[in-house]
Amino acid sequence: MSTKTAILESARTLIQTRGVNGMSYEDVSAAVGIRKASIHYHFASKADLVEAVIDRYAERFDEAVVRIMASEAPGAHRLRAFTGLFRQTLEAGDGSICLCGMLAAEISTLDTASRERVRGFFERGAQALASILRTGGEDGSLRPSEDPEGSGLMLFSALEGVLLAARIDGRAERFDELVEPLLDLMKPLNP
Amino acid sequence: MSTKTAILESARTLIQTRGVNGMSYEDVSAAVGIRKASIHYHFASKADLVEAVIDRYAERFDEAVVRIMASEAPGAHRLRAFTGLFRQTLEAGDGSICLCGMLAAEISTLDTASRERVRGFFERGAQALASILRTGGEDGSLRPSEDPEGSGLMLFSALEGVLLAARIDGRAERFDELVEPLLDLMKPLNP
DNA sequence: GTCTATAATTGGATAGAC
DNA sequence: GTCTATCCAATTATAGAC
Repeated sequence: MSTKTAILESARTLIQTRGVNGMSYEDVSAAVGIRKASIHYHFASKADLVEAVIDRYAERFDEAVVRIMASEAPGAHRLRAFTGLFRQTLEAGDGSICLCGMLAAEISTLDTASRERVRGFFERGAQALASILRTGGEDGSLRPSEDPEGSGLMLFSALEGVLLAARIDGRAERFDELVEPLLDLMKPLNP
Repeated sequence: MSTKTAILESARTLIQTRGVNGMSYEDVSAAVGIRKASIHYHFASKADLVEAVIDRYAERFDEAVVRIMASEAPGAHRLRAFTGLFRQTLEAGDGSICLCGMLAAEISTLDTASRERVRGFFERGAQALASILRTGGEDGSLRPSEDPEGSGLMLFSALEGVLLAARIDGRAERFDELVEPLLDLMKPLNP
């Protein structure tokens, strides 16, 4: 793994656990095993580093979403796969939450470029969920939604919140306990 | 308003908008109109200040919850009143989210005392919602819940997430658009 | 109770050697 | 590409005058 990649990975983990304002070049350099001045060679400013971290994270998340959307599975199955993406964050066991969930909390301290990326992350996630809700309503595996767009963003936000709450206790199983009542609500009315 | 109270209020707003790690004694002193050294007279350390801010916030929130619980209104009405508590946060218009939602994101950077307070805030909120779900199921105004405890914590977490997402766009109306699909799911199946 | 002054540390960032 | 050395600003915190 290149140094640049190692910096991105360490910075990502630090932001997901402590937040942007709880992460410093010192922390990153210690994790990577270089001096903090060396980070500036790869990323001129902290804002540049944060933007690159978001891009890398969002790219991988979006790829995982595309894989879910491309499957022929029923909506209910895709919905569970989608919630699995959030669960994975907790499975790292290092106290991570979703990168963009964390950045959404700190959004007023981000520059415009990063803000726009966080906004886009929520928007794309919500749209994917809206699409899942539509197919699930059609194939009968999910409760038909009057407003899939609205429900999609609601669900995405709810998952961010559930991840936040599940981490307080730290256990990944806690996430399951919280997601189950949410998924129950999405089940078809007359199964 | 005493200086001590002014410090608590300014610190609270700053944490709700920028996070603990995005808030400094300098910021607070500028908002209050005193020198930052003076803050130390009232709160020896930043951790002390944060703890006091949480206590003040939680006390008021819990009082509002008690008022909702004491009403004779049907469950559905109480549930909407409860979501209104979250909406109020956004209505300040200064980019605030729930104090403990913000602190839950930054939880790994808090000391044990503050962490425990945040955990308790979520727990009490979840229990209140569980109680609302139970009454709503009984009075027929809400969909009966198999697991009110689990659904209570799920709902509380979801509301924290919805608040986070609604702030990205900034408008309080955005919160309504996001909460509506959530409340729809809680409606009784055969109204 | 609030001030000035200052300590001690850490933050992000740059210059220049290797 | 990474290092040492350094800068400057900001951070939390303390001492002591008023």
